[in-house]
Amino acid sequence: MSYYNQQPPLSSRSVPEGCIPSTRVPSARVRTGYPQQGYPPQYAPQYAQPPPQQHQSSGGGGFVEGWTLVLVRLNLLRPFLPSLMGAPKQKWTPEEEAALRAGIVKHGAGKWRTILKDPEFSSVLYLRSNVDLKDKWRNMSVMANGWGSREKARLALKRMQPISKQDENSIALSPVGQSDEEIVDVKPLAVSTGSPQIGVPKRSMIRLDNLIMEAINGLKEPGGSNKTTIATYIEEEYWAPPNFKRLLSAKLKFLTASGKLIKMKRKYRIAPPSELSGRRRKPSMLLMEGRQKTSPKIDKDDINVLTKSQIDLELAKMRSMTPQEAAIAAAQAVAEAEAAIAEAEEAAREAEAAEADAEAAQAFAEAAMKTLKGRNTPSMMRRRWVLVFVYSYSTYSFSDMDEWLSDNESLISRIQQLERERDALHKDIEQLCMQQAGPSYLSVATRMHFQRTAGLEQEIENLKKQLAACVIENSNLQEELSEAYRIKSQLADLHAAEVSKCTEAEKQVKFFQGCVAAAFAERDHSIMEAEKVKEKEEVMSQKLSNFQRRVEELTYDFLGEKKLTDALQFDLEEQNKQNETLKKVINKFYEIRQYSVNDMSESGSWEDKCECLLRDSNEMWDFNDQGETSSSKYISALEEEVDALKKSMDNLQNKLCVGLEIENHLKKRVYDLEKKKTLSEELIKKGISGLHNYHSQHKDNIMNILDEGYSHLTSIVNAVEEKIRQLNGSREQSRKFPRRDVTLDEDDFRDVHINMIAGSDLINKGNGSRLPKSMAIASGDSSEALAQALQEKVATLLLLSQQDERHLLERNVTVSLQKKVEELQRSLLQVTNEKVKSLMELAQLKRQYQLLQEKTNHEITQGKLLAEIGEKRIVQERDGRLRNLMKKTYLKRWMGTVDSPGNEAEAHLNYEGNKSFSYRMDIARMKIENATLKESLESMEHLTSAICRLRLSLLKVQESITSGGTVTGALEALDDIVGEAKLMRTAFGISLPISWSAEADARLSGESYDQEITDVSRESSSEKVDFVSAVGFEMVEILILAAQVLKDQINTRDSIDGS
DNA sequence: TTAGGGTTAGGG
DNA sequence: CCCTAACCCTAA
Repeated sequence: MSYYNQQPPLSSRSVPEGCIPSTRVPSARVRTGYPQQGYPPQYAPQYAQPPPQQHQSSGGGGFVEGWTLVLVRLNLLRPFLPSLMGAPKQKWTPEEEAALRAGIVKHGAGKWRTILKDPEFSSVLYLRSNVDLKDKWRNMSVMANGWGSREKARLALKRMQPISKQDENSIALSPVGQSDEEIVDVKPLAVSTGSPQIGVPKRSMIRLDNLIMEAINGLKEPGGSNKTTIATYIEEEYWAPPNFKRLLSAKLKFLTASGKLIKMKRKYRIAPPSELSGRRRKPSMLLMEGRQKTSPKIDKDDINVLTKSQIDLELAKMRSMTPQEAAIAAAQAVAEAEAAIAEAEEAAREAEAAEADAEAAQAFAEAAMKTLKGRNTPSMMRRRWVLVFVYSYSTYSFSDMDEWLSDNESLISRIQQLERERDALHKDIEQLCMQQAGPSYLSVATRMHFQRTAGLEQEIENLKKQLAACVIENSNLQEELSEAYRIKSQLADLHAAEVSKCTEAEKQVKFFQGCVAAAFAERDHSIMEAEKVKEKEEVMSQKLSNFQRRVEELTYDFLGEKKLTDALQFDLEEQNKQNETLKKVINKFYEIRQYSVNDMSESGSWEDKCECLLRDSNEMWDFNDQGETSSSKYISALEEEVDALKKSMDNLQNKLCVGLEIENHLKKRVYDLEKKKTLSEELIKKGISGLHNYHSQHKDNIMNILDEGYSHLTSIVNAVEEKIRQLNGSREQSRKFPRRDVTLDEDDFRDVHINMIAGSDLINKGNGSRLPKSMAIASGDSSEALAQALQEKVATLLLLSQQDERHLLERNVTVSLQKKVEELQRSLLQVTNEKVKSLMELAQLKRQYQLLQEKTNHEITQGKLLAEIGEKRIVQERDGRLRNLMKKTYLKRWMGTVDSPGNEAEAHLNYEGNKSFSYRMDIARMKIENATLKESLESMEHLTSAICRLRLSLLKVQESITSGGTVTGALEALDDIVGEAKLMRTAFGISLPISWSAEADARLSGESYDQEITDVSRESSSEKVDFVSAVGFEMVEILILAAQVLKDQINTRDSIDGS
């Protein structure tokens, strides 16, 4: 507030009230074409120095250009600017710059990508790349540090120029311009040291400097600290304004330029103080020493250097100086003044910067005002944000304004000082000129002096103008400040309200937090309870399941009990029924008893009746005879049946024995057949080997014969050739034909030979047909020896062929024999299989018979026990049924031949057992056996009849002999006997040697084997013939012999009688 | 992706 | 012609 109060006197020439700061913005925009960008108008006059090159262009086309750029910015003109090389320059709008600043404040310089991606700024900076941001910031920082590139360029240029100039002009006059070489060198140092500390309490600057130093010292980074790090450090330590970065960068630039800091690769570090002070003091010290002895006060930094006494002192010195020295000193003083003016410029620039900040603050204040005006709108959040932002910014602007005010004050004081100095200088120079200089020099000096004073006056005027503008601005700013204060108070109210609301909200939040905590606790509690309930539920469910199981078991038991009770009830009913029947029976018995006893007295009670019946003796209950006889009859019938069954069993056993015998016989036959097979195989092998030998022998013979024939033929040919040679002279022409014939014969022979080797039946025929021809042809001319040899050869060939044929036949025989052996083996296998089957059947029959026996026994016992009359009838009925069944079956015929009991047993078995197919087959086989037995019996009968006839004939012979009948009759009888005996013998030979079973087997196996069997039997007759049959056979033969002997005797007797 | 240097359109 | 500011290129 103090600054606010101080300002009004200075702003006496202020602009009218209506000209609010915002109105100046368009003016700037008009001037530069880029709103809020250009330098303030006060800046331009300051640069009245040689190459001002300031933006003084008329603002005529600025609007058009701005509009086109806006259109370009809006991407509307892009389609119409395709032919531009590279990207057309898109000027940065103030909005973009503001966004960039805000982004840098938010994220820091260098985080261009993050700034660009930040949704807060991307809406504004969507046309820019991160590189664009970087470049823009670079430009902005270059601009903001006060020492623009232009300044640098100018300095560089000036540095280059003066050196050459100095070389040219040794005289250090150069009075025209203020661009003295030495001045240039000295000025920054003097200014930097002197001006800020001459009576100008630049608190903020000092503070910022101190802060920067403190930051660099605190960071202690080797090689210096980065700007961003310094900024972050200061921001962390202290409160930083939004455009703090900008200020900091400007300050850093300034410090580096002044030499307090050294910039190394974008890093700042504190310059060594010795060098700084040395560099700073050296020129002045040297100067002073060069001129005078001592002037220690000049070295003072903190106090005003140029006080009145000092000036006087200097003037005194000057008086003692030579004109050249005086001139130099004057020039130096002028330079100092220049430096002071430059410092004033610097201060003015600072003030401008402050003004720019103030403008920005004003803009924000406007925005805040707008928002405050529209605060009735219910957007609390926006209001709050604006509030916070404006609050911070306004505070900063106030502090900045403070700085600005101090600058302004110093500026005024400096101007006054400069004016005084100028006056003093003026007087001094005049005096000097008057005293010491000649007229020529005086004129020059005065001219120079006047020029200098004029320049100084001009500068002072400029400064005054600037001051006036500053004052005007100051007034404006004060107004703004008052506005801002008002806003601030309003904002403070709002803030207080917000704070209160916040506190309320916090309270509410705390309350809610408490509520939430309670709710959480309740929830946990409920969860615990729920878990407990769940556990209980589980337990209950388990119990429930147990109960259910129990209930099921109980129901099951109940059902069982119910069934039992039902059964018991049923039994009870039955018992009751039985009881009733028993009662009835007892009643009946009692009645019968009473009847039999003839005791008509009736004892009434039931127990009495029972007692009576029990007391009765056994004799009382003997049944009459009729009943006894019937039962005995039944028993006897059963016994008879048992006997019959026994008989059938015996029969079956006999059959079994027979079957066993048959089996043995078959085994023997199998053995014999195997033996015969081995024998025949051996025989066949022997025959084959013999045939092989024979064949080889014959082959050798044939080969020998062929060799002989060949040699013979060669000899004959030789002889023929010799004969031909002998007859060569006489019969040449006629000799050709036989020769041809001979060759032909040879060919034929070769053919024949080849054919013989081929070995076939056709050879014989071919030979037979061809040989005579060749013989006939050959015999025409050649010798007879040839023919003979040929004939011999043919004969041998024939023999050979015959032998071959025989060999082949033998082979065929062996093959047939092998086949027969195989067939025999097959038959044997079949026979053994059938035997096994028959044995199995026998076993089955045995078992069934046993079963039958048991059943019969059971029946008998049953019959005995029950002793019922109806039983017999039932058995009879069963027998009848059995017979019917047997009649139905095809076994009837077979049954007829077999004995009746066995048949019955068989039928019974058949009835009892299942009517299986195998059983039927067995029965069929039995039938066949029976048929064979029948046949054997018939043959036996035939034999017996033959024996009877033989006996009759024998008796006849005996009668004829004893009776002394005719010899012829006896002979006839003997002939009969012999015939009969022969018949017998044949019969024996046919029938007896082969047993009936073997015959049956042979017939079963098939007719094809009959021949072999007969052969086998014929071969092995001595071994195979039955004992009885062999005896019979021998007896018959003896009989025949006897009969023949008798015949011979009779014949001899007749012949003797006859002779 | 950024920092730094260089280039160039555009304006004075 | 010079300067500024935007743009471009390249190394790290």
